[in-house]
Amino acid sequence: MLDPVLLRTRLDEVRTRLGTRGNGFGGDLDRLVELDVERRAILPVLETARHARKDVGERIARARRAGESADDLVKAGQEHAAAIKEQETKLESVEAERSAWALKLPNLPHESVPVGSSEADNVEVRAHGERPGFEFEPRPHWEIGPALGILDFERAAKLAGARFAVLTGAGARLARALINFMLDLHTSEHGYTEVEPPFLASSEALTGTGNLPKFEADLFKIAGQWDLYLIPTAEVPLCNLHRDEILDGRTLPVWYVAYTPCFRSEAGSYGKDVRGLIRQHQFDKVELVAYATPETSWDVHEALTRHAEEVLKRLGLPYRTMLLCTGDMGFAASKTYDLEVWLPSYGAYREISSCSNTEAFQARRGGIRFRRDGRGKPEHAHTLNGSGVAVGRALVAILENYQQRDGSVLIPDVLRPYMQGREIIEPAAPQAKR
RNA sequence: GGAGGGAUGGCCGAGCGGUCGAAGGCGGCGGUCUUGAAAACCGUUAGCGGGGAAACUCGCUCCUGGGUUCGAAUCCCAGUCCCUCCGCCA
Repeated sequence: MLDPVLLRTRLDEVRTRLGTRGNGFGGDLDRLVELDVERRAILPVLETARHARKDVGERIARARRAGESADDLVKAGQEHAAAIKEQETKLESVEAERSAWALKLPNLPHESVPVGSSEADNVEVRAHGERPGFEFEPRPHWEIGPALGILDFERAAKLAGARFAVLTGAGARLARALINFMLDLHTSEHGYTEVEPPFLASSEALTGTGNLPKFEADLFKIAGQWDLYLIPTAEVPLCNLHRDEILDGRTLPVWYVAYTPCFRSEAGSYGKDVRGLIRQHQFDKVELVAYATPETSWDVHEALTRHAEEVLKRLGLPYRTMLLCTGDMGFAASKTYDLEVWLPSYGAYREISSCSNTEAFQARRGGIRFRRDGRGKPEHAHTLNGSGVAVGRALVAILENYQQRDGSVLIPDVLRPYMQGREIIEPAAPQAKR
């Protein structure tokens, strides 16, 4: 949600800055402002009427105590009550429409974000690592994995359909190794507090992060009389941890890390990344979330991005850090860095992490505030999130970047302690074939 | 799944439908006393939104949302969450 004061006082600037966003905001800004004006016109009238009612009520009480008749006063009270009802009804409908619009407005891009219309306008900030030079034709992970007997799409289809995968043996172990490696790195070296949240979230929680009301189609909703959805990312539970709370500013920033599975309907992505693990309905992710004061949030953003990068560095995966342009940013983000890992099968870098500062956008929706020095007026906190990193895509990157001519895959050094010292994944002895 | 009990300020806890935004206690803050501290005593202490330079003032807020009423912390309905017992269960 945008700052309503900004909308009131600097409408043209807001309009211009929102206009640089990709899919636009699809809302009528003028209507929103109009509704805000209407709302603020109704309020004084309503409050005056309420005051009058209260006053009459007190006089009735006094009259009754004195044993006098209060019939006239009761009559006046009835009139006030009717007037209040009328104003309340008006306010309710105006407010309903106003907040519906307000919740669909995306965040304002930060000044440092390059204006652009698509990912082609994103800016490379830095790159790290050497792309592997193969002396053979590298294969894509959807061939490497099944050949090693650690990745199975066909059996997954029996269980749940397309866009699901089964990991077995060293594959499952590798995923678990990645999760543990990332959690260990972030908790013991980067100072994050580990969280294991629910994997389902309420509509209220999803509204706080900005997934609802606009992007319901991207979510899996639980059937029946449940107001619950499968989480599309641990950002949702982590950013709602302190919803409707007032934090002590002296404790900020606070850092959380969680491993969770993530669930996405991938509506509208038919024909995109249909092969392999890149785009699945369910995938594992280690997520980083921070709560910060407005003065520190940009430093925190840089730090959080570096924390995600550190994962790729230690895994020895070549990556680059991209500053997303206005047209390619997500709904809630004010500024986003994407980390892109090199995938030989695509001959390209693919997103493996996305690190955003939403400033007060989510905090305003979710009522996340803090008090400086634990005292004074509450202010909205800033929230930040980033993948640290996507497990499925990391696994893909390892299979493809560490593949050998004979089809085996080397295990990155940092993961070996998590793989019982194992250094390489080779085809398993033939097991029960289909 | 069944049967009960509960939700009030930072915390605990009282509250006949009528100056109740709410007794009392704890905690916090200020003070008296003291060389200093403790104890004791006195005073003070909810949040949010609007108006005002300020003193101050108006509205909302006793889990949430409806309802009854001139008037609701208090009565009615629905829901949420917590607790106890029974059943089931990793």
